Amino acid sequence: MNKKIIVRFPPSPTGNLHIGNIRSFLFNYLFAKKNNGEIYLRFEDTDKERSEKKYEEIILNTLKTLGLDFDFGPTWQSQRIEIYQKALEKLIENKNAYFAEESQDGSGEKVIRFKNPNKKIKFNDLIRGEIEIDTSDFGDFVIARSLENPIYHLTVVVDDIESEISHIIRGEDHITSTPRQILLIEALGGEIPEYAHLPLLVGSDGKKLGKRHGAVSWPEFEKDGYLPESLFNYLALLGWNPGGGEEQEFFSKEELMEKFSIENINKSPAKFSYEKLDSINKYWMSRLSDEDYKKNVFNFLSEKMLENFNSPKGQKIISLVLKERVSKFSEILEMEKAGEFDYFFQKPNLENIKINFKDDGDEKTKKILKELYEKLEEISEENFNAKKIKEILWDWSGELGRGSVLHPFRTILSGAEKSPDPFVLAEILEKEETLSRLKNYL
RNA sequence: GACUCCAUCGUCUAACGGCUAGGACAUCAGGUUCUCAUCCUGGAAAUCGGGGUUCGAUUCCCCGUGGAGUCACCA
Repeated sequence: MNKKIIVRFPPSPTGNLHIGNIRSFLFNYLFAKKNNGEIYLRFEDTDKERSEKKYEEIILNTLKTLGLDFDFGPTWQSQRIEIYQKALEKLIENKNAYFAEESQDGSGEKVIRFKNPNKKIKFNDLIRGEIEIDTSDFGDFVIARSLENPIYHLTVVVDDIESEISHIIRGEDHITSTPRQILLIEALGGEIPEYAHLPLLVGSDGKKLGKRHGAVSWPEFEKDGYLPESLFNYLALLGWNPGGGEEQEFFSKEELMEKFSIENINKSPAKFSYEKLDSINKYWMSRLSDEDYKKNVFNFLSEKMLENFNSPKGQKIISLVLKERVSKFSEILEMEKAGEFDYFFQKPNLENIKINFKDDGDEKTKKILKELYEKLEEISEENFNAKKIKEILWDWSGELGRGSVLHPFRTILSGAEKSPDPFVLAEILEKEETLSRLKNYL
């Protein structure tokens, strides 16, 4: 087994890649990287009706932004018609295929059918073990509409043989078509590769993932603010685990490349769930550098808010508020829309808002605020941070009843029922603005 | 319907045939806390059913049940 490992990823450009496809690519990719192999991209565009150039762009783009590179390709099956034609001629000459009844398309041409030897095909699946299927169930299946118009089973097999694919790693939905392809490989005198059929990715209804299951293609995940590393981490865990009782949950792409093995892929379909993805995404977001985090935040803010955020204050909001709250970047736009950033940039409107804590009277509150103001005033501008402010106010507010101090403090700064604690708010607003907001209520 | 694949907490999963079936997400309770979020502690929660094999089955075999996939001149 010192044959070079070569795997392939063969999308048909009839739509964008969905996460099932991406996971297939990922597994092929990881397997290739782990074993010093190569991965090959080819477009299966023999269906002229449905294939479109623009989808090729989109697919290529998706792979690029995800950082999933390939070693050779892409190639296009539509450009290799003569090669398939030769294969067809060879099959016909060897009586492995024949012209059959007229085509349905009204062209008057005859379709080409494979002469099925009607035998049982047994193959070893790296994930499932031995699988045996009686190919006589398929009959003499069609392999081309005409000599110039080959279809799937033929083109796949010809290409896989020619590019010396060693391992075919694909979805479980291809199990039943494997024996047909083996029949063709045998007829063409090719070498039979290893097969590994991945468990399917299913939606919450347990059915094969499709458009009806919500966000399924990368641009949608990107729009929701998920990171590529989160998607990889999550997708890899859907059907694979490091084995050996290891309980690691977070894997970088590099770690996956190192630890991946086909033996640890399991057989049953996995349901896609956003909850776990979110938690993984939050983790990878937290590992982002300030600069990268900021870049992402800026992609999601409205233009107006963007101006506000492009400041030291914005940076503070990111590190003090966003990082502990947000598990995908799109939530930032939601926060903006809900007005959760407004009070950082303009004084809140406190009409009709109760500043006093619970049953506290105006007198008491006013007195507290006055004292609070004085204490804050004594802190130097350089030291005006959450930690220091908390330190100075903590014991004092404890004596008075913390709510009596912190509630009015926080409410005056934010005008909001829910917000980060007043210490953080004060740090973000800085000394001058904090005092200025308090001043109105003394 | 035929053929094929699959079956552990709600979800993703771990467990050379051998401790009270482990972890993560979600959930619930408590703690920290003026609120929200974070954080900490704890709880509930699973081997589809029936037969074998075995001293011993989550694990191996058979049957059943359930779910899924494929049955195109799509890929």
